[in-house]
Amino acid sequence: MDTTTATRSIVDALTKAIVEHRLHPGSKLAEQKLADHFGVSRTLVRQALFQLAQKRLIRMEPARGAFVATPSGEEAKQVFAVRRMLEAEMTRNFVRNATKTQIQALQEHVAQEKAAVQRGDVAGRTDLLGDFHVRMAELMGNPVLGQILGELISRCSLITLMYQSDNAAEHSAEDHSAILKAIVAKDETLAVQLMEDHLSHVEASLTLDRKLPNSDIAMALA
Amino acid sequence: MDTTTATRSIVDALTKAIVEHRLHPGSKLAEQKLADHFGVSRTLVRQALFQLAQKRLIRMEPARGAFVATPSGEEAKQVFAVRRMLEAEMTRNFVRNATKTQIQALQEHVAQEKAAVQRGDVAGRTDLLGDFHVRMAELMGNPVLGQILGELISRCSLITLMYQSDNAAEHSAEDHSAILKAIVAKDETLAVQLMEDHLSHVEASLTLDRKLPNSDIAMALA
DNA sequence: TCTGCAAAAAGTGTATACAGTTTTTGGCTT
DNA sequence: AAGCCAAAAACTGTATACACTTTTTGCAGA
Repeated sequence: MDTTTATRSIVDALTKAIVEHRLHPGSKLAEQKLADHFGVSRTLVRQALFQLAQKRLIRMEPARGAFVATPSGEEAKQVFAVRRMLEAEMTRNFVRNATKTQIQALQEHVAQEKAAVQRGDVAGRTDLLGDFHVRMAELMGNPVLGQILGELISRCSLITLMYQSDNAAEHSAEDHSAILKAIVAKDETLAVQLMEDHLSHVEASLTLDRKLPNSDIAMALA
Repeated sequence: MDTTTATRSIVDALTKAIVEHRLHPGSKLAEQKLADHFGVSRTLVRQALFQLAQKRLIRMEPARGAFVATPSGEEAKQVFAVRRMLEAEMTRNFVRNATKTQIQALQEHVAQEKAAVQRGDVAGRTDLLGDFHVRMAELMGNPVLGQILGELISRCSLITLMYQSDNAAEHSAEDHSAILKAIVAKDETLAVQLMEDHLSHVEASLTLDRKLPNSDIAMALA
């Protein structure tokens, strides 16, 4: 196993744990514990932590260690703003250029989403709902966009956990379905509008102006 | 000096060297040499290299080391596509919300650009031309956008070096000036259009379809 | 019982050591 | 002289060691 793969698998495992909410915002990520868990030295764990810090999923405090990130409401709004910029245009281009096969791929994806929602599979649902957007980016043949969007969506996963007020996110699958319908109908303006509304809707379902518990307190609860 | 700062300064120094074209695409970045140069151990250099790899300014090949990135024409087009998505919307928001002070800040920036162009300061000019876009993002109070855009612009710097066919980039300062004029006039549509044209113009001035020298050869030349 | 402080434990930050791989070197053959 | 192979050198990948910082523990005094 080459070095990139070893570090990569740690990054992936931690990303998954954070995005799936098995590691809560503010949790301490002690290097030696992670090293023991993954059966490697701290060296590789540190490499992984630095990468996660760059992706803003964790933050590192000098001499104090790594903690699962606790994005502020301010930051959350900015992330959503950037997503709207990117995804509105992405949707427009998708309507213009998507092939039948690509649309079909998205349709199957939405079907999976609905199935996950129906059987109450929260983890799977969250995963799929985010993937819808990444998938679209990838289908457009723009991996650069796909990667940026993927990172923004990971951050949204954390944000959603922290600021979620109701389970309005359950409607996302329906939103996706509506967007797709507009895409099939080649209604560019509507599809873009629905995508923007969808993102605004998700953002609005969060209480981003709630004052966060003091970081010291958050740490104490970890 | 805390650890983040040490690694950070190495990242910054290397980024600057790459963006300013003092390190050419394909160049080998040997860890020990860098370590000696910066007066630290390979540990810190490696951390820095991993961060640069994540920013796509270098690529790391297993067991072979780090090399200054050689982005493909495909990738270059994708980077420009994402920039257009982000910067069009950014410009629109800027026209709507910018304060007088912010506009003035941009005007001063453009003045600096013109000065750099006039005195033939190529390095400074390149720097400033990229900074114009980052500055705008920052002025909008969206650091998330600013960071993403900053990274895309760094990549563009590499791309420009690799695919530059003529020195059309010299007109960028004029483009910026025109955009700013539209902003001052609060002409939203025109400003957005000019920004899109500007980016398309820069992209068009590159010969992205040129077949790159084989990577093995590129390596041999390094 | 609660507070404060010092010693101990745990943890991070950097350097170094070492195993395994790749690249270079230098001579040998054709 | 050109090509090829083996030994040497250089380099990467991972683990470990150690200094220094932060956190915890445990005890003494009020």
